[in-house]
Amino acid sequence: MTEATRRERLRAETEREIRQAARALLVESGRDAVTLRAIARKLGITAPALYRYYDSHDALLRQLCDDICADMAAALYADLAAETSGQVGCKVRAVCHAFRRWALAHPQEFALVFASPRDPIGADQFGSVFLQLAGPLIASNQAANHADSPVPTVLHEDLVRFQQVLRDAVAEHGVTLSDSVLNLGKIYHVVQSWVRLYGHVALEVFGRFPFAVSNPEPMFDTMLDQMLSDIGFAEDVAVQ
Amino acid sequence: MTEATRRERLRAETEREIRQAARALLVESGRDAVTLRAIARKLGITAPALYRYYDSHDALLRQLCDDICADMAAALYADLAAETSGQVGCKVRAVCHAFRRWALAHPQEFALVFASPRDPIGADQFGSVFLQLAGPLIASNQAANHADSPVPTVLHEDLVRFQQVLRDAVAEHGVTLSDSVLNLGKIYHVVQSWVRLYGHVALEVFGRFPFAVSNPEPMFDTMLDQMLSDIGFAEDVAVQ
DNA sequence: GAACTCTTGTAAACACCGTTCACTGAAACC
DNA sequence: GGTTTCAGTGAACGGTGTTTACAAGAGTTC
Repeated sequence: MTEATRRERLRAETEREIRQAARALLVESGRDAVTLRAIARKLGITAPALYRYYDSHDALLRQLCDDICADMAAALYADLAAETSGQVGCKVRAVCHAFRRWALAHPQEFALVFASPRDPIGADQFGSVFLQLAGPLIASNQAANHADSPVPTVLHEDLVRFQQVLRDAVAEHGVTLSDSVLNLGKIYHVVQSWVRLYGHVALEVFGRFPFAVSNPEPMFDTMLDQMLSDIGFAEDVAVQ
Repeated sequence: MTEATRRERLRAETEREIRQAARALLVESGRDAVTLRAIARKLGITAPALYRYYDSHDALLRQLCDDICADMAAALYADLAAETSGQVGCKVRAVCHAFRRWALAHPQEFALVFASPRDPIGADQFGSVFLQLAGPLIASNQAANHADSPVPTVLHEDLVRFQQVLRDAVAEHGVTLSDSVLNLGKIYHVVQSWVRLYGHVALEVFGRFPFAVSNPEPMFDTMLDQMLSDIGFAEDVAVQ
C-alpha cells in the first residue's frame, strides 16, 4: 500500500520531528527560542542538517505558522462538532469560544500567527480556516433572512468581493446562497464581528486592556451576545 | 542655570543618541535588528559601553517601548489639539483617526508595544496614555447624559473598578463626574470601543482581515460612526 | 557484486549576537 | 597634586544563521 521508499519514510519522519521540536520550543520559550541549533539539538543532529529540509530559518518559521493554523483549525472544528444543537447561533458561539480558548492556551502561537508585522506569515492558511468555518455556518443559516441594513457605498466594492469569496466557500459545501441571505449588510456584520472577536482576544492575550480585567470571560460572553444579535442570531441563544 | 555637570550633559546626550539609534533600527529593519552591537556601531562606540547605560538588551527594549508610547501620546495629543470644534464626538473621532494613522505609519512600533506576548512591555505607559486621553474627553462630555443601558452583573465588579480609575484620571483635570454621566453602561461601551478600535487597527496593520480590503479607511470610518453612536455621540458628527 | 549517483548527515569556518571582565584614560573632586 | 569616579575599550565565552567541503550510507544501474 505504502508507495513510499524507506528513504522517503525516514525523511518524512525526520521532518515531522523537526516541526514537533520547533513547536515545542515556541510553546516553552517563545519565538526567539525557535533556533536551528536548538531544534537540531533536540533531534540529536547538527544545525546544518536542517538545511536539507528547509531553505532557511525563515522558511522553517513559515512552515511552523502553517502547522499552527492547521492545528488551530482542527481545535475549532472539534469544538464546533461538539456543539450538536441545531441552532446556528450556538455553533457560532462555540467557534468563537473555541478561538478565545485556543488563543489563551497558545499565546506564543497566537502572537506568531496573528500579530506579526511580517507579511510572509501564513495569511492564506488562516484565511482559508476562516472561510471554511464561516462558510458552512452561513450556509446553514438560510432561514435567518434579515433585512439589509444600509452600508455606505464606499464599502460596496470590498464587501461585494468578500461576498463572492464567501459564496465560493459556501458553494464548496454544495449550497447556493441568494443575495437576500448574504446581503451586504450581513457581510459587513461578519467583518465587524471578526474585528470585535479578534480585538477582544488579542487584547486579552497581550494584556492590553486599559485596566485590569479580573474576569474577562463574561465580558467576552457579553460581547458575543451583542455580536450575535447584530449578525442576526439574537433568539438562537440563551445567555449562558 | 544648568545644574548639569559637563559629564552629566555628555551622558544625557549619549543616552539620547542610543534611544534614537535603537528607534531607527526598529523602524528600518524590525525588532530583531535592534541589536546592542548595531546600536553601538551607529554611535561609533563598542557594544559593552552600552552596559554603562542599560542593564541588558531587554532593559533597553523596555525603554524603547516607553519612548514609543510617549511619542505616540504626543502624536495623538497633537491631532487632538488640531481638532478645535467644541464637539466632543469630533475630538474622539480625531483621536481614533490619529491612533490608526500612527499605527499604520509605525507598524514595527505598534507590534512591539501592542502585540507582544511578553509582559515587561510598557503596559503602564500605555494605560496612562489611554486614561489621559479618555479622561478629559469624558469630562468634557458631561452634557451627553445618556440612560444607563443594563450590563450583566458579572461585569459590575470590573467596570466599577475601571469607573474609579477613570474618575481619578478625570479628577486630575479638576472635574468631578457624577455616576449618571459615568454610568456602568457607558463604561462598558468605552471598553467595547477600545476592543473595536484596537481590533480594526491591529487587523489592518497585520493584514489579517479574512479577505483583501482595498480601502480600509471608509470601513474604519463606518465602524467609528457605529462606535460613537453606541457611546453616545451620535449627533455630534457629520459622516465625513 | 561492482560502480555509480543521490541523499543525509558531519565538521569547520564566517560573521554576527548578548554579556562579562580586566583594563585605560580622562574628567571630577578634595 | 593625588585620588576617585566613570565612560569606553579589547578580549573572551557561548550562542546564533549560514556556507562550504567532505564522508558515508541508500538506491540504482550494469
